[in-house]
Amino acid sequence: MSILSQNSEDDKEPVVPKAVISRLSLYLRELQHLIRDDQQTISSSKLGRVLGFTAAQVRKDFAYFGQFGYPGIGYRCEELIGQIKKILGTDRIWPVVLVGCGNMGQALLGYRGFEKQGFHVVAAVDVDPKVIGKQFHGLTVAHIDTLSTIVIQQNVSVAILAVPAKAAHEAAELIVKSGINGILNFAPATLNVPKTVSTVEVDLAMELEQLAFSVYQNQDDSN
Amino acid sequence: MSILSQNSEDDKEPVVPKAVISRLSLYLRELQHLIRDDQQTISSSKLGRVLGFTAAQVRKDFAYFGQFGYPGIGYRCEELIGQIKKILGTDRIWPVVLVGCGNMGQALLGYRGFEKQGFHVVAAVDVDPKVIGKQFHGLTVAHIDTLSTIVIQQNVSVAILAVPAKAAHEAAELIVKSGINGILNFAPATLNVPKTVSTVEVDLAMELEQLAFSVYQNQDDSN
DNA sequence: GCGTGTGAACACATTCACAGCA
DNA sequence: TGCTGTGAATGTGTTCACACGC
Repeated sequence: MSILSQNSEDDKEPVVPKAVISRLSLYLRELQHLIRDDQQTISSSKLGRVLGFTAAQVRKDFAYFGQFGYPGIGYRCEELIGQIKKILGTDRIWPVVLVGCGNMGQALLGYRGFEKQGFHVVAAVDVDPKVIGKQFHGLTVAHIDTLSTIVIQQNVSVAILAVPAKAAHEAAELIVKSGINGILNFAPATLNVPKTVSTVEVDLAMELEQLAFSVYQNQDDSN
Repeated sequence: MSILSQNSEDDKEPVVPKAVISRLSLYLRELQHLIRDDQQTISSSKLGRVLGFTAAQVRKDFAYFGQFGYPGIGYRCEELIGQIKKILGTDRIWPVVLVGCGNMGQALLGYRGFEKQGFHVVAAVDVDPKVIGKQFHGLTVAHIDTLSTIVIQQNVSVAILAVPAKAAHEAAELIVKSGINGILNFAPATLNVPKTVSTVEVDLAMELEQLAFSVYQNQDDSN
């Protein structure tokens, strides 16, 4: 049964706002930094201050999933990290396949941050004969036709899509057919995939636009 | 005066939800695709269907900024693109500086998508002597100490930060000192910058976590 | 008929304020 | 005293439903 609001007739579980889930990732990241600084516990107010949220919000966010805090003390970092990972489903390794090994794809292969959070890029595929067979950061690029085989053999459920916009729809279709059910989409195009497949969009130009707007507004604000 | 809710005592302008702004970028992208397919006009319902929003939401989003539609016809794509760019502030070229020319930074230098949306990367800086002086995609990497000069000479107001997490705070401080007022942050760390500086976070591992959760939930849903 | 613009109704998310525990 | 967990109140965002224009 889903944790998120589904209005499934008789679902009386507490409904978790979608925004809570993205904050969980943020809390997790911050807690991992705290642990590295040998901080054993943290209060909702301190954690909130660092991230720019209210203490009440921090407490409520965690309360959706159980009682993790200790009155008078706060939250134990190690314990909370474990709980958040369990909630997100990242308390295990997720095998990931990269689709598209151009400029961006190659950089993603070299990005160490994925592994740290429990994602393991097990294969990379492309259509371009110029990159197929080449090796990047220890992975040899395979032809996209081998995707289904890779997915089955390595039990992959998530793909990173890093192809040009023009190729995005076709690539997404192949990904869906291969049996994958999650796509992290770097291509600047809206994918049309079945409901059974989740997607998360990362459009770098869009992010810059949001920043531009924000800067633009800030300037106006200084009346 | 800001378009966004600021509760400035006597501000009686319509208050624009923050979420509207991110949808504007999405609309813009889609409209640009429509133009490429020679589509002159589009209705709120069709535009909504493609992007997964209701028709009412699409109409309301635009209505915050004026009356752009034509009853019985819909919205004229070209015209709407112009309006959205004006709202976002991307109806002009934004000079951008890249801070951090490692794996990720180099890929961002090669990313053509920025230019298409009105962003021009005019300079790249780093601290590592191994990359300083090298040329990537037509730009020679300069020392980060030259940042202030670059910012002033090229009138830069936005930086892309692509350094390792450990270096993020220090780099952010230098960026702020240089007079920049917007940071697109790829480093997996929460920046602590003055209110006058806007930031947008893109944490690739966090995005994958969100996807993992979503996939994980979807599986549960198929009771 | 088709399609926009918009007040009113509704749904969702955040903050307040306080009881209770260490 | 310090801090959590939580119902109630508030605030924000989305959808409905319909008047009006082409």
